[in-house]
Formats: sequence, C-alpha cells, structure tokens
Amino acid sequence: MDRIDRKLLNLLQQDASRTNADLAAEVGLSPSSCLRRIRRLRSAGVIDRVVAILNPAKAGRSVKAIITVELERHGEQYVRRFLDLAAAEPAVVQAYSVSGETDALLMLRLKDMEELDALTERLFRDESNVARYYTTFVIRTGKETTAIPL
Amino acid sequence: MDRIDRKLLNLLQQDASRTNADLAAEVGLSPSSCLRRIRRLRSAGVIDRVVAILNPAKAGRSVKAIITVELERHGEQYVRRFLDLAAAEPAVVQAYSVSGETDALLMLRLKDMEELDALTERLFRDESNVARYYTTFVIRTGKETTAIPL
DNA sequence: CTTGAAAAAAAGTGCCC
DNA sequence: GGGCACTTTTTTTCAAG
Repeated sequence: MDRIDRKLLNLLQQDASRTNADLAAEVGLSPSSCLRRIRRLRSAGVIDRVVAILNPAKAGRSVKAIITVELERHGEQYVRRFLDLAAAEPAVVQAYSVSGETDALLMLRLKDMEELDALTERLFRDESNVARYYTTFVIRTGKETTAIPL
Repeated sequence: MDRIDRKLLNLLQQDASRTNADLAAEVGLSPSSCLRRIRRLRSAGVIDRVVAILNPAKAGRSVKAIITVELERHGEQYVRRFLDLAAAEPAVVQAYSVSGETDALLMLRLKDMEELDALTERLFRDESNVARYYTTFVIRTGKETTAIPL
C-alpha cells in the first residue's frame, strides 16, 4: 500500500467509472501495471465493492431522518436483536449500536412522512424492549461522501 | 421510470461493476436497450455517480464517531457556516443540519482517538459559536448501505 | 519479481430496422 | 426495443529490466 495505491483508491472512491487507461495515465503507470494494482486491491478486500450512487431526490427518497433509540434492557444480545430488526427495513440505510445515553442510531431514507409513521409503528410498537426513541430530520446536507480519507 | 428501470437501479446499487450484457440478461433486455436505459438514467441524474466503496478497517479508518452540535446562535447563516467548516475536514463523511435539540450532526471516519482530538480542537476551539457538542462512538454496525430503496 | 508493449478477447457504442 | 457492424477497453500473453 504505497503512494500510488492510495492515489488510485482516492480516484476510484471519487469515480469508479473511469477507464483503466485513463487512471493509469493519471497515476503515471502503464495500463497493465495499473490494472494489476486495482485487482490486487480488490482481491485483498481494500476495495469492498463498486456501486452506483443515486440522487435521493430523483429516486423519490428526499426525506432523511435520524432515529436515536434507548432500549429498556441494554445487554449486547438485546441491542443486536434490535439492530437486526432495524436492518431488515429497506428505508434504514445505516444502523449502529452506539456509546453514550442512547443504545442505537438509525439513519433513514424516506419517501414521505407516512412511510416514517409506518416504519416507527413496525419497529417500536411490537418491540417491547424500546424505552424511548427520538426522531430528528435532516434539514440541509452539508456533506455526504462515501470516500474514506487516506 | 418503469419496473425495469427500478430493477436496473437496484442491481447497479448493489454492484456497478457488472457488465452491460450481464445486466441485460438479468432484466430480460437486449444489451443495446439495456445500455440505453442506463445511459438515460445517468444523464437524467438519477444515477449520480459510480464509486468504489472501501473496507474501512483495511483502509485504516476503523473508528466511527458521531458528533451532535448545538450552536450558540441558531440562524441559518450560522448553521451553514459551521457545516462548511465541518465539510472541509476529510474525516467528516457526513455533515447535516438537523431539527430538534441540536443544530448539526457529523458522521466521522477516524484512524484513532488522536485524530478525533485534533479534529475537535480545530472545529470547536476557534469556533466561538458552538455552545455544546456530544461525541458518540459506533460500537457495532448492523447495517451500512449506499442503496436507496426503490 | 515487476514492468511495459502488443495481441486477443470482451465489452461498449451508434446506427439501422 | 432488437440486431449488427464498429470502436474502445479490458485482459492475457510474453519478452525485457
């Protein structure tokens, strides 16, 4: 993992649709060496996957919400069970167990408020282990990247 | 935006490195029609970009933290200024202004605790408009996807 | 063992129907 | 939307450093 690998990863994190020849030129390598490096990074698992990122508004999911959850019983198995339940919801894009006052944090991508209503009903009505939950809405997105700084 | 478009988007959100011929076969289209659709979705901006997703641990960024920030003055221009400041930090991967008790929420990808210390120093020491901030750590990741449900 | 050049294979592109 | 010729890109091979 040298300077060129990091440079390649940075470029691919910004735009993975660029051609190998193009990338090779930018990092100053021959196309074959460049491809070898990328394949190595992929099979080593440094590059986990290549995905298409959609425009949330144009995909009809403009509402972003964050739910912090406090459980009744905080034991690891309870937290795990709640996370599994939350992860099963398509609208939940991130589900974490966290330190501090609350036990879990969910990041949601919603179509509208009705969908939020339906989701909270499903997640919290039958889930007797949830003590409290707080819903927050994203007003403005200042930054949203999938790129990990190297 | 019909059923086939949605199917294509779902597939591309999971894995954008698949070949056009492969995708065409899966959605039951000829490669040329399939490519036309994908290009249309791209130029329409539904597909915003195609990126490589790294394994955080293997990229040396295993610590995830969330900081919620309460500002002294809550006006729109102050929130915007803070978000810009936060967005400039490479370790900040998501920066939102939010509703409720706090004004902003930051999602961080960190190498270690020292990096967090340095970042909070930069963001909060000279920023006289920050009233309070709370740092939370991600203990377990139950789900983490870039895919928007369709 | 790694690099680069060139051939071979595969994919993407554009125009026709 | 599908079929086909054309172009570009990826991938393999192979010789040289």
